[in-house]
Amino acid sequence: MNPDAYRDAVLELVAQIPPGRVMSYGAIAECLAERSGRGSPRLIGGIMARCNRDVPWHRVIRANGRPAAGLEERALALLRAEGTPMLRGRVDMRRASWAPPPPA
DNA sequence: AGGTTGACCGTCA
DNA sequence: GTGACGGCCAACC
Repeated sequence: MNPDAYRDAVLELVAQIPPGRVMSYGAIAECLAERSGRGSPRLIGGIMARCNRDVPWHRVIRANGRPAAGLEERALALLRAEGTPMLRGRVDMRRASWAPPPPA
């Protein structure tokens, strides 16, 4: 899988995250690692940082339940607006964490 | 070509 | 709860 396709796969996956749910960078990395052999949270972060497209970027947050560094304000507003489960000012990962449906 | 940086993560103290 | 370290992989000097 070439890097281009990988980037697309990441964006595609992000686009599938339903409102009110989130995915951590690491979760995305692991999920794609299974199919592409590649994956690291940093890589996802890098891709997201450069590819500002029509994707719900705010649904991709850190593993500790806080939104991406520097985007906390904007992301938090969007997350709150779509009813993402929060807990003590952070996203409640236990409830909000989402994973793609298994391939049929 | 080599070093640094980044929308990061898990582990250990 | 916090802080330090190593690992990660592409982009960017």
